[in-house]
Amino acid sequence: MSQKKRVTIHQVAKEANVSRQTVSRVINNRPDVAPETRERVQEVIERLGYRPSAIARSLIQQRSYTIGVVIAGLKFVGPSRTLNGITEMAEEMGYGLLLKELLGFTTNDVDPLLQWFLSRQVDGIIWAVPEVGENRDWLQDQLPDLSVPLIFLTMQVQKGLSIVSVDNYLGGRMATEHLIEQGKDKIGHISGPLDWWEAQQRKQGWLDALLDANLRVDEKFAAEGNWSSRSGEQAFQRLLDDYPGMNGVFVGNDQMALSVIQIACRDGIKIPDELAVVGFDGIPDAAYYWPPLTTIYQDQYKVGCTAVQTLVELIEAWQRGETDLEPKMTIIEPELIVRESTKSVQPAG
Amino acid sequence: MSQKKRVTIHQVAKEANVSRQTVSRVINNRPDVAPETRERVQEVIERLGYRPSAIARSLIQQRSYTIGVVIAGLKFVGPSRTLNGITEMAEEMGYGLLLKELLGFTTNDVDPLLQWFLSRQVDGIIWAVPEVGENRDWLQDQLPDLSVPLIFLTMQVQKGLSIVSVDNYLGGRMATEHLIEQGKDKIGHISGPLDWWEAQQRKQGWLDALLDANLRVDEKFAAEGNWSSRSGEQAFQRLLDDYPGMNGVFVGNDQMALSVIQIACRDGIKIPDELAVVGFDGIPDAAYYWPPLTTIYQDQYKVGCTAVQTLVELIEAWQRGETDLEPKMTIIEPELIVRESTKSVQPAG
DNA sequence: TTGAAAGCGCTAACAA
DNA sequence: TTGTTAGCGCTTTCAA
Repeated sequence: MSQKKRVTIHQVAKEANVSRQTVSRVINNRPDVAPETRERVQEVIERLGYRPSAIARSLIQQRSYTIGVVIAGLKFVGPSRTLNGITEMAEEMGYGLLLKELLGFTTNDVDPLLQWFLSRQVDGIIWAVPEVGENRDWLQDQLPDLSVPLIFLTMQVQKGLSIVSVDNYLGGRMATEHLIEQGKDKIGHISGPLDWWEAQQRKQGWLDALLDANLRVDEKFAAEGNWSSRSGEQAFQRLLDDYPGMNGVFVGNDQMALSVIQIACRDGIKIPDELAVVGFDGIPDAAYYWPPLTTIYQDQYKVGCTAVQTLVELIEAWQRGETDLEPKMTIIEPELIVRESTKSVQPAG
Repeated sequence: MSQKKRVTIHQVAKEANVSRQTVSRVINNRPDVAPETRERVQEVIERLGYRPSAIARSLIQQRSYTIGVVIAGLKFVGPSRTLNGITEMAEEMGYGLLLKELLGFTTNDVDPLLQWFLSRQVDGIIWAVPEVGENRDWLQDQLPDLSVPLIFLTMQVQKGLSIVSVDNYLGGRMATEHLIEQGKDKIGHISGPLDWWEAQQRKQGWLDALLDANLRVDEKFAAEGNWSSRSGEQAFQRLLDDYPGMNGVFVGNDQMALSVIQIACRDGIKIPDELAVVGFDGIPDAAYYWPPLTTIYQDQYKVGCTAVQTLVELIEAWQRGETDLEPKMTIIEPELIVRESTKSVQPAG
């Protein structure tokens, strides 16, 4: 590693006996350069190891081909898969990524963050923080004077906003209806924390499915966890006490479902005959739980990809000067994956 | 959202009746400004909503207070926890993050990546890609003319490089010795892909622990997986065939251990009495497998934190003009977490 | 304590 | 096809 001085366009120009402009034309592949000039300049560029400064370009072009990403809960599986989709699609579309992680989920103090991105000339921002509690309240104040397009992940559809979400309500319904189809009629629910929009939606789906099937519903048939396996354990214990005869349970995520299965295993509750279990998320591990877990798969990777694609469209339009952008919404449908936690394996043929 | 023009230092200066210089002094908190001037300028800054352009600053200061992060395998638990550590520590130390994800693990075509970061004036780079196969070969060519400090994660210690790694060899030994202490004497191993440095190290730890204990060792006692639960399943099947009487197994990661447990559960092999199982990684779920999984915990979050701290030290020194930096190495020790997959639960007191 | 001049590395707009 | 001029938004240097 050495402290070499940057090679600038100026040095290339001098060395090749042309103006900086001409060098600029070469590196930007403009047509209006004589072939022999181009070649000479190219040669000097190679020889000197010249690389244009993206910073200087950003300054003059007032854009950086960079997207700001705000994320939260990177230590969980979901957000990191979303980020995975974001990185891959951004790469494909020729954008770089500036990343910031929020420490909590519920902050409304987003102005410094936004300013930080803007001062770095990001062309757009992906708000990859799920809607929790009042953590969208800042929208009213801050959004109006934001000078780049913004896209939100995992939140309630809202007029004027570009959003990519999974249909959690549908997922909740699918899970519950599947249990009903298996002949279960006493179906409990372990939800995520109910200040989370996703948790609310899934629970509502469960509720409506029960109502539609004319099954008995009671607030005591639902317990609240915090997504962690540990909390799932506690919630399940409560449900076992409060809902005697429960023969099916829809659990808000796979991690909590894992501990449900564990306890059932430990206590000798037969899955799926005595108790059928459906999870949510579709993490790869779920196929290797014992018994393998039926779950609602949500494609978080796709959420990330779609966010980038959509945002880039918005950015392009914005850069073209279209100031009144039509917001774009995408709702991704989840998918039911049936495994042995709800359906006994067929006897081998 | 509106296409408002940026407020510049120039406008603030004009409005406050001072030079741009003075405004610059105010926003940088320089002492040499008269209190009343400072106040007047501050007021104008607030009123106009002026935010300095980090881009312009980076251009003139030749640094950006930004760190470039190269990562791979974001969809796996490990890398995303490392990234989590990186984001939090970077935030704390006042640095931003430019993120790139590598598609594969074994590429040596890193020049474009490096140039991309350098053209954006990153102050340093974190290479958060584990050592796999020959994917460090580029070091010889590229490293010499890199103009910023670089730190590597998860690789063999190498002269002249700054590195943060977990002691995988030690982890392998700890796992195996723990099994031996439980009275197991026929201990198999399911490794990760053996072109991974981490997988090699863990396996070597297993081997050496067996040799030290004078236990029989044979290449057939080890099977190779690819970290996925599915591959663990296959590897375990092979081991069951090839190593009759095996009563302990050290599995290269928790995901593969999960399927080992699952198959054992399914086939009626009693854990831990007939077969004791140790995993590696210490993912939170492992506590909720059935039976709960004994595992070697590696603190990937800490790896990320340490990487940032160390890199920032290097950056500071570098910026001070110290061109011959002493490389810094950190080896993090893993930790044995004992659960019921190796040790029968005590009868309740 | 303040300001003027120069310039970071590049490109847009125009002229030649 | 090429070059000149101006300037993106800021800080450094030096002089006042």
